[in-house]
Amino acid sequence: MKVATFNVNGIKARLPKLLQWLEREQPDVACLQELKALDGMFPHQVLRDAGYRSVWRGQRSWNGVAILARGADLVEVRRELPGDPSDDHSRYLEAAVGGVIVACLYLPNGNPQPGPKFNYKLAWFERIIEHAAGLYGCGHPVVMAGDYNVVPTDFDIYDPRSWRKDALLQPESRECYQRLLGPGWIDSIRHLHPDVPVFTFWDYFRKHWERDAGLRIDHLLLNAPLARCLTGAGVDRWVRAQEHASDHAPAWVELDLSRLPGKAAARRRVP
DNA sequence: ATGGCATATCCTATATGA
Repeated sequence: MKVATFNVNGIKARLPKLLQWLEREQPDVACLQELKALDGMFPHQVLRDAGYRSVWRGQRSWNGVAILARGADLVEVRRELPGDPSDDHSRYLEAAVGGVIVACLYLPNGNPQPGPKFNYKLAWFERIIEHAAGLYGCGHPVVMAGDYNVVPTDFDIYDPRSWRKDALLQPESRECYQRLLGPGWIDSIRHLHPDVPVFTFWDYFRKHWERDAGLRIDHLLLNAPLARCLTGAGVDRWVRAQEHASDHAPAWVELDLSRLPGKAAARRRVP
């Protein structure tokens, strides 16, 4: 099973490129962020014609997340992150696909910092830390994928100097990300590629793509059952190289689900 | 401190992103 995450920066503006990527890379599951569209504008029929079922939660102008599944049923588990009923941002979706729990998240950017937006980011982080701790040991294979808006270490950016005051590099943001990983979540791309720079985002400004001046902010985290299945991880950089591209490129993992605990183990857990 | 670019909407202007 190939699971990908892609911040599309506008589903309407990006639809042709999204379809092209789906056709070429054939991910089994795709988590999308920054739809920037109302629910009614989500192109679910076009995606269905391309072979993908969808669950989505849109919002006018900003945010918005979706999970696509190729040729498989998709069961929505939840469409909001617990912990703050007053939070009306569309930033979280959770669904079950082929026995795997897929969480799709769009963590707040947090700029400028300090300020209310950064406080919202940290508060959102506390909520996902709490929820992810429960997901980690829930007994099912879980992948938590999305735009985390955190550069985990200085190795995950081309040059941290001009970004020191940015919310994505703040010690508080990084400390939250480490606490999120705490229960044992595997940061797939860094786990398989510990020694090479990997980027998933390149600013539109100042020829960042042309200079490969990128950041690694889109992550796919795996709990223990899925960590044993991890056989590959990478970034579809060709998507970012195109005209009219999102500022993010899709990141993905390849999972060999035959390595999941067998039915004997499952039977033992069920009375 | 600002701006560079892209996308959105209350679109000849403004908010947001990272």
